[in-house]
Amino acid sequence: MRNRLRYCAGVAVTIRDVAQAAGVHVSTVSRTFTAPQQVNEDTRNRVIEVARELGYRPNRAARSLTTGRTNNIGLIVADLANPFFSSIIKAAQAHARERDYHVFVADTDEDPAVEEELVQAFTKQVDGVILCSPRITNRVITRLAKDVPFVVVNRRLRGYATILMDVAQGSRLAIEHLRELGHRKIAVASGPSGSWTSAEMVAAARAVKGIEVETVGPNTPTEQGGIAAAAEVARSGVTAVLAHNDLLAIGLIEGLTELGLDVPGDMSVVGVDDSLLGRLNRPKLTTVTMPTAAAGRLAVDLLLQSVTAATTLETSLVIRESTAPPKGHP
Amino acid sequence: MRNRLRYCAGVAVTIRDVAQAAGVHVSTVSRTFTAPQQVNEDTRNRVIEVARELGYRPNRAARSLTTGRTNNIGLIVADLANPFFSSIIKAAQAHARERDYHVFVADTDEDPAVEEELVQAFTKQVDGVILCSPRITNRVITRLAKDVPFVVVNRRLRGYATILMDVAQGSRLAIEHLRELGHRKIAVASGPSGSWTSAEMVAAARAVKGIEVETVGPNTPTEQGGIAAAAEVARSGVTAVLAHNDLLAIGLIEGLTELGLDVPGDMSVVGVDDSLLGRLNRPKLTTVTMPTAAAGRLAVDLLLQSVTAATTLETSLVIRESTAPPKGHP
DNA sequence: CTCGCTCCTGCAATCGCTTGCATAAAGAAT
DNA sequence: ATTCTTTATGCAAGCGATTGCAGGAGCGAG
Repeated sequence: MRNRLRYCAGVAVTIRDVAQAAGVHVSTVSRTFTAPQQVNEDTRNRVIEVARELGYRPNRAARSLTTGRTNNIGLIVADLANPFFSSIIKAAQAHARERDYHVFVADTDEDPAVEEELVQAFTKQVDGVILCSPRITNRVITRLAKDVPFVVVNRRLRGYATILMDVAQGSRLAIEHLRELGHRKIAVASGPSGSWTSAEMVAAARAVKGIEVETVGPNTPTEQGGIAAAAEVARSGVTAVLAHNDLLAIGLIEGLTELGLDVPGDMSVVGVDDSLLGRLNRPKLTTVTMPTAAAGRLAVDLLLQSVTAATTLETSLVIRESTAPPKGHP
Repeated sequence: MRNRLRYCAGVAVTIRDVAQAAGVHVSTVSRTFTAPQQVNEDTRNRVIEVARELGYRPNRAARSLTTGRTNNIGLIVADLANPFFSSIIKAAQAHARERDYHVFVADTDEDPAVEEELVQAFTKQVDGVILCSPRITNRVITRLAKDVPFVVVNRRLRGYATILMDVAQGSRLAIEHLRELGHRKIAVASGPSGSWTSAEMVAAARAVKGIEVETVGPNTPTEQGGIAAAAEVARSGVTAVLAHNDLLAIGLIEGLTELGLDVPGDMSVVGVDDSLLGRLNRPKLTTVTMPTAAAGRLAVDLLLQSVTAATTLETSLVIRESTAPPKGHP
């Protein structure tokens, strides 16, 4: 074992250095890593050993220049701090890493203009983009899709790879649950305008017989948004409200409480996401679960296999403490 | 061949296409974007116009190959879903984007081995790495720092760019607050082993006169970790506990409640982070604020200017509902 | 009219790696 | 012994951009 150990600080170890040290041509080193079966076992082992000693790491920029692939995936969400998105991100990231891909995450701050800009910035830097609950229009997505492959989560878009969470199903369960409790008039507090999820929720709620549905919104899907919407919900004469997500639901509860209303005594509240927040909140939130981890993993798979498929994932209802029979109900 | 490797319907527009269409040499196009003052105004305008029409976007891989810079920053955190980290990430990302840098976020799942591996994976793909509340040892960081510039958040490391949050100061305020309420024996529920923040907290607590300090831990800094630690805290005969972060504090409250203890009646709980979670929790969490957004921005600045500086950011105490005088106290 | 200077622009090498093709060596088949 | 395979390696052409250097145009001064 010769002492060839030298982690030269700052000086990059290139494929050439390895080739020289191992006494082979650069192409052999290259193939050792990209097509190992083409290289003689002894040679391969020697190259690997030398590379390890020298601390060689392939330069991905150079690699992508020739292969045209970057081994990076872009992931765009409206708000990194929203547990709904962070759960998708975590799953996507772990899944991508197993496939030797990295994930660029970007946060649009709920701004469609920023969203479009970010997609453009990602083009050529990533092999594909996962767009979660987009705020931009389908028209814009279609245009952008010319430049980079897409997977869209929670937006219906014909002819593209999409992953939908069957929020209609979960919403239906939620509304039926409320109906069984005795509620007859409820509100749907929707999310940002253009949200497919919100539209689905409203449609699903309207489809349930024996229930009158008001809509309140659009709202910013944050705690603040919920607080702001509380007054309108209180005013609307409903006894229960289905919120676009857990954050909004929690804000609603906060706002309603400040208005002197008790949840669930005076008003039942149902969220969507099943996030940690909902579990921690008091009262614990009744909520529609969203298969975020599955969606994250699936999005990566669809992107890497470049399959154009429309997948729908199941949702369900978790009944906790924020729903109860309306006042004066037996 | 070249076109087979492209996914996009549209053919990639290169600097060469722009040069040809504008009737100039590629180098002129290049300079138009990287050194505009060197190019005649008319030529420059024409090139810019043609580039816009053709939809030209410089290939970052090619650019980094020659410049040696990637315009990417790596950001490593233990848990993306932890609001403490997501706040840092959001700030860093927004700040970096203004400087035409992108941020690669990676989640180590609290695993030091993954952390080290991720740093190595980032090397050569990014111009620098921001390491938040590392779980790896200083020795490992020092070794890795040979390969890529670092900024470390919440870890003291001589000779490197570090950003510390003065959690000792905040902890002191918290303990003094508890002492004034009448508590005499408290616990510090620490975070993961190797956490600088936890060490600071314990030291600061011990330094406060008139208070006896127990330590409980190490704990996983999550809600689950808090639930798990509740029994030991209850057993230890203290009347108050300072938790490593809000998540842990919330878990503790949950666990203590299940054990039949009232917070803050039987046990006061103080968190660290001032996250949304703490504000939403009932009782609302008394907590030490952490300057996460400032840290995120500063980390980017330090990295891009490659300054080796040790900065300490202030913290403070927010008193809410999870702390009260101990039982039987006047 | 020539020299020297400043501005622009073109030329060509280069970054680190991949990959089609050529070539060499070693058996296997004839 | 000759030819044909098979396997392993070397050679060299790029990928798309940047950048030091060289040279032409234009212009004022000598």
